[in-house]
Amino acid sequence: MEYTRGMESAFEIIAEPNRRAILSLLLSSEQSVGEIERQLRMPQPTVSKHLRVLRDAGFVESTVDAQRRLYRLKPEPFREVDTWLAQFRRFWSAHVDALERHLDRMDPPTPKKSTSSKKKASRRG
Amino acid sequence: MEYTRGMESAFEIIAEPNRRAILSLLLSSEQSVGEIERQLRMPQPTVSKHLRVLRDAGFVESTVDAQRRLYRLKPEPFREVDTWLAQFRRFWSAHVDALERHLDRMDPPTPKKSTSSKKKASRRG
DNA sequence: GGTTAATATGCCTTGACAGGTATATACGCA
DNA sequence: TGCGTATATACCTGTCAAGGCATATTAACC
Repeated sequence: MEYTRGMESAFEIIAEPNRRAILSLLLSSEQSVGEIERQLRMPQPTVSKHLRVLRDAGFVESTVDAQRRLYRLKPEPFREVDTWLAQFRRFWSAHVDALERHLDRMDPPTPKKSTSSKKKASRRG
Repeated sequence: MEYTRGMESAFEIIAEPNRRAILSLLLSSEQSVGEIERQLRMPQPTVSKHLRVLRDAGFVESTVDAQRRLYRLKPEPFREVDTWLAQFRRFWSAHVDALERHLDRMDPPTPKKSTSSKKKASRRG
């Protein structure tokens, strides 16, 4: 066994693109190492190593199925990230509003003379 | 001038703890380099370098105030992170529910032989 | 123009991490 | 027991980023 790595923050874990890919893949359902390997076209040791990191960080857990190991997501670390992100949400939604007001002012109201009624709804869907 | 770094993903940017600290600090209001330096007790070049990375990644912008530069947050990259995280939100809130049901089942109904009535309400309430 | 304050940048060193390849371990089965 | 499959781990190596320190830049003010 190795010496235990120092509890890396969830942020460092998801900084790695391949790990994000693995996590997204596990979103559909639990997967074996081999399935991940094939779908993401990564060498098997690479997959195993990333899974190890993900497991140590609590992003995934595994169960044994014969020679296979099935990996599935665990929610906690995602919440940690989300919690941090939450502080900024207030800030950036304020900016969305400002942007929308700005766009509304810019908005070409279908080339007619009518400055037309306040378009309010249905920006971006 | 240096050669431009290759557009690192927002995830790599926020992987660095000092950068997260700077971002959180800027949440209250815009700050000069010196103010950040003092509040976070970092050497000035360290602060400047992190701010450079943050600016290149679009997390902050700056304006000039005499010899000072005032840095403030920009929302876009946060949304990028949030968008990625969103896929998992459905998943982890499902788990909150599952956990709660689980705990309800586990709940020691005050040690009696009775398998006793299903306690339902007031978990974490 | 010289001096001081505020900030940016360059250079260097160091450590961490990801990938590659080989190998070990564990399981199932004949 | 021996073999094939599935997965984990060890070792090596290249790369890259962060920090320390010195220095360049820019502005204000005398």
